[in-house]
Amino acid sequence: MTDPNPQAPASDFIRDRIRADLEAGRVQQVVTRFPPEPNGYLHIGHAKAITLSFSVAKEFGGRCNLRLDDTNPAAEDQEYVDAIKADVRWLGFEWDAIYYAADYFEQIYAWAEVLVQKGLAYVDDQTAEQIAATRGTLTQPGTPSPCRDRPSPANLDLLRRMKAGEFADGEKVLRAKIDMAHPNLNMRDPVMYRIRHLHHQRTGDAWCIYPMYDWAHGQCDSIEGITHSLCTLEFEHHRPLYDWFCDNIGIYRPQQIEFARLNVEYMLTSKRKLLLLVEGGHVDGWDDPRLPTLRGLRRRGVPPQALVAFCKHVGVAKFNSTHEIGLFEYFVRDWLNKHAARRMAVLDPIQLVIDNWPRGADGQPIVEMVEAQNNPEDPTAGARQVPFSGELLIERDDFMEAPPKDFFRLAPGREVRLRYGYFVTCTGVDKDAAGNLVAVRCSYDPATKGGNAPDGRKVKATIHWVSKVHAIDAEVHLLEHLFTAADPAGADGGDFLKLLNPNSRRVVRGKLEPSLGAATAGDRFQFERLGYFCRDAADGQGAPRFLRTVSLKDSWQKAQQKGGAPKGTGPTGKPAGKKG
RNA sequence: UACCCCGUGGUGUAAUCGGUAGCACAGCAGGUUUUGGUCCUGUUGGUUCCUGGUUCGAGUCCAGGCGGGGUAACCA
Repeated sequence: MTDPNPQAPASDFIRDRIRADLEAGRVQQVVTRFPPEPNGYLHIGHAKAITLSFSVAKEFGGRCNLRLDDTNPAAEDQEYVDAIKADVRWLGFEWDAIYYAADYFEQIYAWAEVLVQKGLAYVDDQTAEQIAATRGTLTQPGTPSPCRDRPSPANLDLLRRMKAGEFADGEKVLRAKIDMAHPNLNMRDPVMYRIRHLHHQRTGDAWCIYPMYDWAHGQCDSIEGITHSLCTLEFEHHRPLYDWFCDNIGIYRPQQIEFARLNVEYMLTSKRKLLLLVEGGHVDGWDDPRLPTLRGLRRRGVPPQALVAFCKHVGVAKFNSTHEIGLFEYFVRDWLNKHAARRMAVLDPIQLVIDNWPRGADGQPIVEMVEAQNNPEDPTAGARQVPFSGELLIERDDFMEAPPKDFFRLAPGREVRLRYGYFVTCTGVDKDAAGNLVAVRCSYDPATKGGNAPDGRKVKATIHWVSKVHAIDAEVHLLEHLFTAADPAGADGGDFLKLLNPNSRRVVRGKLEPSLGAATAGDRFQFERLGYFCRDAADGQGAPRFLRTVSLKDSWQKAQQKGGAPKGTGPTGKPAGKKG
């Protein structure tokens, strides 16, 4: 929906192939699946895989399953199963069926006996170390196990005893008998079953032998009638094995098609590295808003629609590419611009006093309500009332005592518009003994209520504000990239922990317009002229917390930086441009 | 130094049966604007990795190079 070219039918090598299969009658109905292992949380890379498999099925009138690939109880947990389901749904996808690899354990085992009986699998007594040592290397063939020619009946007996729990962990494995000299190492008698006396979150203690990925995945796909088994490039070398198992068991063989995984600048999408960040305490947890986990992105306020639009836009190919972070941000802003309600917030306040503003009998400035549109992009979003008075807070950045010629915000003698309020002209400044700016003094034009001058005169700038006495406090997190390098995994010898951005989260005390006090967790807003912010579920010290999802484009700051202005960012500033 | 995959403007990604390169983002320049946002318009970038070959014609086919990525868990 936010894809700039939604009409254009998606075209890529996978869809081309599916189309061809359909036209040739090789496939009646497309069936795909998303098969995560429940041993961690989903991240933006998974979002691409999910979007692909679910979209492809939908486009061709097919089905898509969610399958939990739970063949290794040592690493998996029910908590992850629940999280995965929630995250897929958050993205907006619904599976036609949900399956678990563990539910196929009985069938998979039966097929193992078939292979043993056909003389295509054998029980190996060697240790893991011995098996690794005899596998050979990338350039040298492996050497056969002494058990390789064990007769089929003996193998069958041993396999049954393995299953019955007669052996200890690691004592024996079942191996496929293929080719120890095969150039593809995966074909050098791969392990099919290993012994693990472990409790499985789904099958309990029913099993003590668990199938390896290769000895399960293809059969799971086959059982479910998957037509196109889409996976990432690193599984390319596994395809011959995938095919070999299906063919030698004699079952339907789905076609595995590999595509390049998603890479985005400044983001890490490796379970292992993400785990290091979380367990090392470098981030607050799996839902830290600076993480590219789906939970982190959600907490940060990234709309799932934007994420999906991004995933669709990047397309699918076999080329290992890295997308600019700017493209991701474009889709986030694009959706938020149309859907997020506008509010005013001042993150680095300086006082603005209107000297000619009327005062009441008590001597205090009177309060007037002004009407503000909730979203100029969406007339149906309505309007709200915002309290305006003679003592306001404005952004420190919006005033300069000695402005350069291209600065057209507030400055001595200058007139600007206070958004939805009045035109004000700066008449002077107040400073403390040390010479620090304390307040900007202005006079206002009563005829410009709402922000329009009856005489038609123009101002060059509109600035946002909040009423000093009405503003509510907030803890605002200005989030930037977690890393200082676009490719944290590849730069600096791969030690990405050295590349953590010390400014990835700057916490400031902001002043918000009163209506924001009613915001609840997950609510997204555009703080006018600043960026998009999301109300966090957790709160700061007694004040609501808002996280910056992404800043607004800022051509003023960009021009400043280009003009050789001091680098870095001010308290309300946006992230500095890309390094090198 | 084995095997597999890949190589189109800054970044990605398109281009029906081979007919002379499109789109998005980014960049630049204008316009509009009660957000220096949005929106609109225009525009700069590509010897389609190289070299040969087939062909009237190749980004698309062939051969050979070069470059990049992947692969040696009883992980997935």
